[in-house]
Amino acid sequence: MTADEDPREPQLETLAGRAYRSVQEAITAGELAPNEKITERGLAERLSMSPTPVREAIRRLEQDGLIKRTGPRTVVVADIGASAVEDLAEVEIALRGLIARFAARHATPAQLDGLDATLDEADDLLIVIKQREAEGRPVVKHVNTLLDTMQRFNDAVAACAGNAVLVRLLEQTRVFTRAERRTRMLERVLANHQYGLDRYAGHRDLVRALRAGDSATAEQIAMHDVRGGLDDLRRAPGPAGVEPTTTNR
Amino acid sequence: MTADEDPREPQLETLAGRAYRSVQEAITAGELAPNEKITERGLAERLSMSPTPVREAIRRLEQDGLIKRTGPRTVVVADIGASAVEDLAEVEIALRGLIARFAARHATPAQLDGLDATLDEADDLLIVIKQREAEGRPVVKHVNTLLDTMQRFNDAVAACAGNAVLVRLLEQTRVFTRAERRTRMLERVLANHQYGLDRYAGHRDLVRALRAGDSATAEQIAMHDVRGGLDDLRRAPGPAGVEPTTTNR
DNA sequence: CAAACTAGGATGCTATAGCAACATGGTCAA
DNA sequence: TTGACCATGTTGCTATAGCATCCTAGTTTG
Repeated sequence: MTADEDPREPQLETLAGRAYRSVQEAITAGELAPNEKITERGLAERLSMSPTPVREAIRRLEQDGLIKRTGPRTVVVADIGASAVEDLAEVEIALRGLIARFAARHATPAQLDGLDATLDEADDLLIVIKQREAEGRPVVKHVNTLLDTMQRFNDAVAACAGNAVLVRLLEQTRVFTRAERRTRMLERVLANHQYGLDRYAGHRDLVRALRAGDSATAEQIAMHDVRGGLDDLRRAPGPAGVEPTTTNR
Repeated sequence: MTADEDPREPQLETLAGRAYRSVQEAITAGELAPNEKITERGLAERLSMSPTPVREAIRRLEQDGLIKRTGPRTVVVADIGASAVEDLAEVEIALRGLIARFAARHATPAQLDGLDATLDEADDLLIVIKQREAEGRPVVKHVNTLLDTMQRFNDAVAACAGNAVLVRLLEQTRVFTRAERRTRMLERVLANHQYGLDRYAGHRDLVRALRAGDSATAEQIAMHDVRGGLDDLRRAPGPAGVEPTTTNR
């Protein structure tokens, strides 16, 4: 539901943007069940705003694929089947490979230095986490920060690609898996944060390949990297036991 | 005002959809120059409708990347540089390869039969074109129909992938190059329609791979196919440096 | 008892009005 | 002459109202 009070910023963001983010979060968080009917006025009431910005948010989400139209007058939450999520993982792998390939060609030295700096931050965080864990203190918050740093790294790599469309495509793909992945990755890393170290090593190699302009190697590393992470997630005991994908044919 | 001057279709399509398509076409056709300022009310006047549906169209185009915001109150046509188009071609190649890979796994026999049927149509069209050309009669219209058929084939392959997100990604990629490609491909095929025959052969191989469920081969064929087409377009003798379409700014 | 029809409520779509913030051109001061 | 400041028109954003259409439930008929 995302606390709807934001007194710090009176109007820095449009209501439509807030509605878009709220509904998107509600869907990915499962608060709005798949196939649940959605109405402009209902959401407007729920978000305490007029139907106009809600309508805009609905159309954007529809373009994202999170909302589907079953009839001329009926809009429901899209049902992203488990098989689709499985497929999306493969799409994301390929997109990240593409991004790495482009980044190897277009990255500037400053950007590459930034990547290394981000990895240094991650390195420090890992040390802190290990220390705290050795002392038996909670590490959840730091692991979350680490995940944020990893995300920043990935975003920075995407920025290196210098192709806005490519970034947008990746973003649209991630919309479907973001929430679920986040929680499951958190569990995974908490259970065995050696995982984080492995990822980290791959990232260092990636930056090295980018710096050398070796697009083929960069692509391979990125794809292997993401694939490994997604495989881990797939094998992880999901909170909601999803049945194996049953595709047609 | 706006007396219903369109009695043929009272409300078969929403005004917002029409605005979206119109503005998109205007941008890709070059009628709206890059960095040209856009206003809701201006477009509304031009399209003879209220600003509300225009606003929706603008937001969708913004999400597509065809329209960019330079300030909180300023919206301009995005400037898609030539290098970006070059990059987009590579993105499209990869996406089509992905689609073929997915299609090899998910295509149903009925869908595959449909693909063959579409290729049969293309085959007939090619025969007609050769006949007409041998007789010295114009073939532009038939070549256009052939291109439509090819597009239908590609759309059908995308449908076989059974992944709506993937289709959407490809669609969004093609938005930037659709108009230009269409005209240049038409010139190319007209200059040497043996090109069409080559493509045709590749498509048959692709369907064969799909039917065999050979995802790796399907991906290779699709990528090679698209890459070849795009390379041809790149080498096309179009007026170097200037857009082939008349810049009626 | 079931299927089809119909009336009323509900819903999305469009138009219009108003508001707050921004862009622009002109004016004034240094 | 040039720079900043300011007033006014412009523009995007939101709210509200109305309409055509669709969905749903109740009724009727075979």
